[in-house]
Formats: sequence, C-alpha cells, structure tokens
Amino acid sequence: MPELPEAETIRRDLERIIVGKIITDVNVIKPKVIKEPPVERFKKEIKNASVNEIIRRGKALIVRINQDKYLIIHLRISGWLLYGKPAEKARVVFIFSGADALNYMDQRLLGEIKLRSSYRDLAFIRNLGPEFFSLTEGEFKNIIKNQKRAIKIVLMDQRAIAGLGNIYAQESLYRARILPGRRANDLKDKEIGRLYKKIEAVLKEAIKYRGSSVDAYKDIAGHKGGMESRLKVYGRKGKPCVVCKTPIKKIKIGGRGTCFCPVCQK
DNA sequence: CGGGGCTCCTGTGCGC
DNA sequence: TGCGCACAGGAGCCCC
Repeated sequence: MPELPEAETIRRDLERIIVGKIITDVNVIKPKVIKEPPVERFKKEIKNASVNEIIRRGKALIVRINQDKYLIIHLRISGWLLYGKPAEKARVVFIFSGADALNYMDQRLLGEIKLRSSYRDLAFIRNLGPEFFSLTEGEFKNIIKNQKRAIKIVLMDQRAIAGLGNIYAQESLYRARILPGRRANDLKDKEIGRLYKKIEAVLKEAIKYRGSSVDAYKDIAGHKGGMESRLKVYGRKGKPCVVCKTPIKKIKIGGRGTCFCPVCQK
C-alpha cells in the first residue's frame, strides 16, 4: 500500500533520524524477509555499518551504508517502519547506537529486504519507469500515447511510470474526470494534460499530508497519515460523488478494485 | 505484446 | 450466531 507519497514521507523522516548513525546490530525475527544475501552474511555485513544516505526509487526505499553498500527495502502492501524501541511485532529490528531501534513491521510478510553492492542493477529497479516528478508534460504524453492498455493499468505499471499504486491511480483519474478503463492511446491531448496536472497535484498533496493510512501504513513515529480523509474516490463505493452526488461505482480493472464516478468521469 | 489469473500472507468484514 | 469466503494491495510469474 505504500505508494510514492508514503515512501517519500518515510524517506524524509529516515534522512532526518538515521543518517549519520551506526547500526550496531540487527535482529532478524523472520528470516523470510531477508531475500539476499543469506541471513548470517546479512547480519555480519550490517553490523557496525554507518548510514550514509536514504534514496527512494518508485515505491522502494534504499539505505546507503558503508559508502557503497545498499539496503533495499520494499514494503509492498503491509510493510512499514517504526523508529523507537524494539517493537513486539517487528519482523526485523535494526539496532542503533543508544539502543534505539528501527523496526521493520509487516503483518502480511510480503515485503522484502536486500543487501547489495549496487541497487541500480537489481532487475526490479532497472525495469522501473521514470519517476513521475522527473517527467515533463510532453514526456508523460508520449508514455501514455504509446500504450494500448487501460489508462489505469498504465498508471499502475511501474515499468511505465514509477510510484503510482492503486490509490493514487484511482484518485488522479477521478480528479482528471477520466474513466479508468479508457484505452490510454484513445485519450485526447487535453485529457492527458489534465491527468498530468492532477497526478502532480494529488501526489504533492499526499506528501504534504504525510500519506494515506488506508491499511497498515504508518510513519516512522507510528503516526497515521493525514491524506486518507482527503481522498475523493478511493474506498467510497456507494457513497455520493463529492461533486455530483451520484453513487460511486466499483469495478475491477487489472484484478484491482477501482472506484469511479460514472457521471463525472468520461 | 496484452490480458487474465494465481501466488506470496493474514486480518477484516461481508453474506448466507 | 457462526462459518466460510472474498477482499485488500504490490509485484512476480505462468499461461493463453
């Protein structure tokens, strides 16, 4: 569930809190979370590492340690990070000097952590499309126009554009008044331009409000985001459209629940 | 290439 | 009331 705004909120907090600190130890409670290297080597390499930088690429968080090692954290659906004391339900606990802990929380255990000497060569990272915020409106139009698939599928495809997930894809399409099932290459220039502006606006708003806590997501202090109450269409099936009062409909697109207003969106 | 469906996992909430 | 199932969401994978 953490999409770009949630990952960016975590990145900024981590940058403030753990950069410059030393990871004195790591407690791997659920070895399944550590995808590489083998857990014993992972622990050995993490121990006494210094934290240099926090990078975000799409929805992935990358912690640069010991100058040229990278801890790649993908929270997937239910993952989140909690800084403070070691937490009861933590899956992995990174211990810092002063006995502070960064807990990797993940109820559904779908997230993953990797430690590598490079992150750019990781297949998942290599295949990511451009960051939305690095795109000009013209570049965005080219990406969209070259796709035959439903526009919502394209927005959620990390290889096309990195960072949007099910919440913000629905939300930006609603705000741009475009039906989620429209073929991307059928959209008019004006509509794609509108979509670009709305994605930009909704992502910036979500970052400003520190993300949406519609499921497990919390920031590293354990606080919920402030964006979920500002969402206009996500999770509002059957409720009146905030613009025209028509009940919001819900369908499946690409196997994912998709809410939309059958009147406002065309 | 596109699309559908299954998988990983577990808590919630719905319908019968 | 209680049980069982669908669903939630990110991404990889397989199959047609």
